[in-house]
Amino acid sequence: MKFCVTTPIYYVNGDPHIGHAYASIAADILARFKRLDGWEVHFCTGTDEHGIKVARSAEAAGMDVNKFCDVTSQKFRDLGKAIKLSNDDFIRTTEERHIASSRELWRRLAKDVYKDSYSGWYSARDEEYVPEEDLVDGKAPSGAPVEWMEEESYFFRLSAYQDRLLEFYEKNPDFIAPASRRNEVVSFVKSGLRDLSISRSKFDWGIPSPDAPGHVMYVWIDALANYVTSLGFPENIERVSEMMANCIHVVGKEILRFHAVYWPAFLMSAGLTLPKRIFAHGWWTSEGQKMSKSIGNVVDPQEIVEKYGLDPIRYFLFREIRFGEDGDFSENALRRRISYDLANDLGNLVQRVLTFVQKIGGLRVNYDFGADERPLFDDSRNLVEKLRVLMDKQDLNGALGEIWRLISFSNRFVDHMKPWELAKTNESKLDLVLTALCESIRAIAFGIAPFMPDTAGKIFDFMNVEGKSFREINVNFTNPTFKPPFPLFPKE
RNA sequence: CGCGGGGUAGAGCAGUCUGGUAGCUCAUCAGGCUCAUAACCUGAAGGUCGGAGGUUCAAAUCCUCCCCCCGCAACCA
Repeated sequence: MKFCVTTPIYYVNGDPHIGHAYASIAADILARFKRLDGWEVHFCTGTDEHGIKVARSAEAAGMDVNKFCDVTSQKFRDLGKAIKLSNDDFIRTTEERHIASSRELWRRLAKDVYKDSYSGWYSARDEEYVPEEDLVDGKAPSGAPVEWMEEESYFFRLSAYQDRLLEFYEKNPDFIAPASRRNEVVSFVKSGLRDLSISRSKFDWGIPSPDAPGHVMYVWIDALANYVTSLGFPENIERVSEMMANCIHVVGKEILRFHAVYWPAFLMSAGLTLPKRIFAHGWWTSEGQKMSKSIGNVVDPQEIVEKYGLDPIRYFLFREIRFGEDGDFSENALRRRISYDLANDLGNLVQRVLTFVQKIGGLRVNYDFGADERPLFDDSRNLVEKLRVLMDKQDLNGALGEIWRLISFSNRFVDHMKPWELAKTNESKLDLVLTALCESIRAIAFGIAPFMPDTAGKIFDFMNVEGKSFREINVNFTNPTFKPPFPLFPKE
């Protein structure tokens, strides 16, 4: 039972923002869920460091390019710490292992690679080709003059993979998610694929293409290869195959095409196993507007985590919208979620039940459930199975909805059973009710653990539960000693 | 006529295939209850279902036309 999940490797050209944190946390949640469910997991993230833009940024900053990459890559590593990523690997495309892996991948593409020339409108000032339709009055969008250029380039025979790709999408309808994105990709491929220029000779900040002096690899070959590098390519092919077969690439919608079209074609050509799914997530606006530096509404993940705490942010990002769609990040909405969902529903449930257990001197376990307690107990024990189905579809929003159904049911159960009255009138009934509630709280803690590891940890600690595996849910409590709880999401 | 998705209560969405009193979650208001960071129960307010026409006893749902929004449209990480 092997499972692999990846984030995009982040381009070191800019600083981390909430979008990076979002993709990373999504992958982290999937990874943590699978680990709790007993799978061997490989969760990888990292930074993409080659390409003309990085070289130029380094120059603009007056820094050596290697040094520049060290500094910016570290920012993403720091972000990972701040949002408690449980990644097993952090890859940098400038690492030796990756350079070797990319070059080997290139060699394996050989039968589909040929040398030709690439031509187009080139802006010397911007150092890039400008697509014909982007020209403004015969100039680059930046206003720079363009000239018709031709340069030698290696090409990948992408056109040869059109039918194979379409057949693959047909046979694997869930390869691209969400479904709306799949349609975009399929219609893109159907419209006809052109061969892909995969080398550059105008700059040298890249991985040298094997057997092609003066050429470095097109950054996307280099970047995509990170996924197999991290799994041990080319030395450990067996592991690469096993992991890729059950691998989810979490990507932003803006880079879906590279992952859903080019990457499978490269893998087919190289004779490697294709990933199980490409999941394209949506984008966040901020307070109803597109995030932009000039408006000043770019959400800095570390700042917002410091202000509201990590778990509330991790919760909000996946509760507020369906994973795969766009959403709006607003502090009002965030505060509402914290107050209503976290403090009032979850926090209060744990508090009212565990405080009560303390008050009567500890839980006296009784599992002889009757018709009153049975439904709650069954829902608690069945929660993980329901979550499994949803998590396999990366329906993170649905999973949280399912957990909150159990929270809400538990709160209703307390209100109906009135344990404070049972304490005076019917102690054995009270024991049944509290046992059922402790069962549900434990199940809820496991359910939220992938999303809010710290909060789950606190509940596990209150209840002296290890919290390492979903299997613990199926073990009956045996007159446990609990610790006095404290509010999980205190209000001012 | 490039391809695709969508316009339903303050917000987010379901319902459209297989016509029949317009629904869910959250938010709002009133009353009840109170073990708790409170929750729960009961009731209420709020929509000409993008627009116009048509079919039908009956249309959010079928047909026609129109308006608006949003993706994708290749070497951009």
